[in-house]
Amino acid sequence: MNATTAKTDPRVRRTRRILRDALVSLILQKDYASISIKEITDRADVAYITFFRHYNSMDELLMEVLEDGLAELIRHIETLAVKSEDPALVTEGKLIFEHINQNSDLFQILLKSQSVARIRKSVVQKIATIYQNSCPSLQRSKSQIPANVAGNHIATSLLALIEWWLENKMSPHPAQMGKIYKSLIIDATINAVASA
Amino acid sequence: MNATTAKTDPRVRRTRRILRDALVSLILQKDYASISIKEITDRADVAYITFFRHYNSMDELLMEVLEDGLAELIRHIETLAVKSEDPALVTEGKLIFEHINQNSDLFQILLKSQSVARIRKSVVQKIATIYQNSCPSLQRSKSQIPANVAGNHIATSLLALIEWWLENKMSPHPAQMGKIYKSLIIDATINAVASA
DNA sequence: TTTAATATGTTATACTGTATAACTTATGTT
DNA sequence: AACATAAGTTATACAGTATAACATATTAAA
Repeated sequence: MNATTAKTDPRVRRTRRILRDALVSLILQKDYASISIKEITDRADVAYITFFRHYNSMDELLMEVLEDGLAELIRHIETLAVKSEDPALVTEGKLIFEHINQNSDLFQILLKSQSVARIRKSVVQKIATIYQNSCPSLQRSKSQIPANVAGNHIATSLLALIEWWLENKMSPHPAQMGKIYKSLIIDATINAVASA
Repeated sequence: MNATTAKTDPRVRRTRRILRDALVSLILQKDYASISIKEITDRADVAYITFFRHYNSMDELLMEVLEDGLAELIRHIETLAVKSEDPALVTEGKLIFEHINQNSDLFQILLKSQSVARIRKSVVQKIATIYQNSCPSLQRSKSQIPANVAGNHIATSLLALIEWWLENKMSPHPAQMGKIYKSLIIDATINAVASA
């Protein structure tokens, strides 16, 4: 039995789940930096020491929360990156924003709360690599703009756009955001790489 | 005598200066989150309590360090935003990157170290407002892309480009970065607003 | 269903970092 | 030289992290 097939003790699963839930609910209420481990264990209604039997730090717990939830976003982006030149992109781009809409708690945690710069950075890196590899229009070696700069530009711009959208209470509809995403980020970057 | 004309005690000026210097040198060496006030006062060679006679928190000290140094960047950007459609922008865009090159310590602190999300956000807001107001091409009301989204896009993209450049050891020369800045960020955004 | 293994709870303790108070010494201003 | 104020010294309170030892509860296996 390896780690993936071994059935973990139901007590362990339960404890880890309620610790994750407690952290999420706290982050949505107050600033991440002001949260203490005791606060988490109090809300989860477990003993203080139990936290350390599962995680070495709050960051480790936060990482677990985010990595689970971001896997799906990455899959959406992979699909979109491949067909970045397809005109049908507009209607599909809204899928990203619909997904964010349905998981806004998670993205508020990633983008709103401070002290997650490290995690955010790894997300940027992942998205940038996806675009750099699966979007041939970014790889024109004659361009003044290197492919990795273009990939980084797309990734950071997308996260910034998501951040702006969340702060704006997700006000333009996902469909409209999909259009903005396509014209302001994807088309604009491809054109810039092609003409510079 | 008001606060601006009153001569502050030279002892106060000296203490605040060496505390700022100590924090800067520490941030460049290690992660901001792992720095303690005692470490700062030790390096500055002042008594622990002296810190609290000048600042209420490390964040307050960091803020002072950053706000001083960022004022000049903002001035550069204001100049550039006005002439954003001028073809001469290319040669002038490099001024931003030359300035960053000469003050790279400061920008590494702003962009590399975690826990300064709040400050970074206010910088983004300031830059976005500058572009939104002094760049008429972003204000076409018929466009699918609102002017504040375009301004935010330019501001966040510029900071992300600076961040990438610092991580890349400032490798393309400022002149080349000025060109990338113009084509990938300014021209691309203006075109997107115009055509969408 | 009894047994063994393991997860969790309780209590105590060491340690680090923040923050302030009281008092003394040093420095700048008049 | 006298006064005001900044900075140093020492002591203390407090919050949060982290671990240890032991008791209790829950799960899995016989």
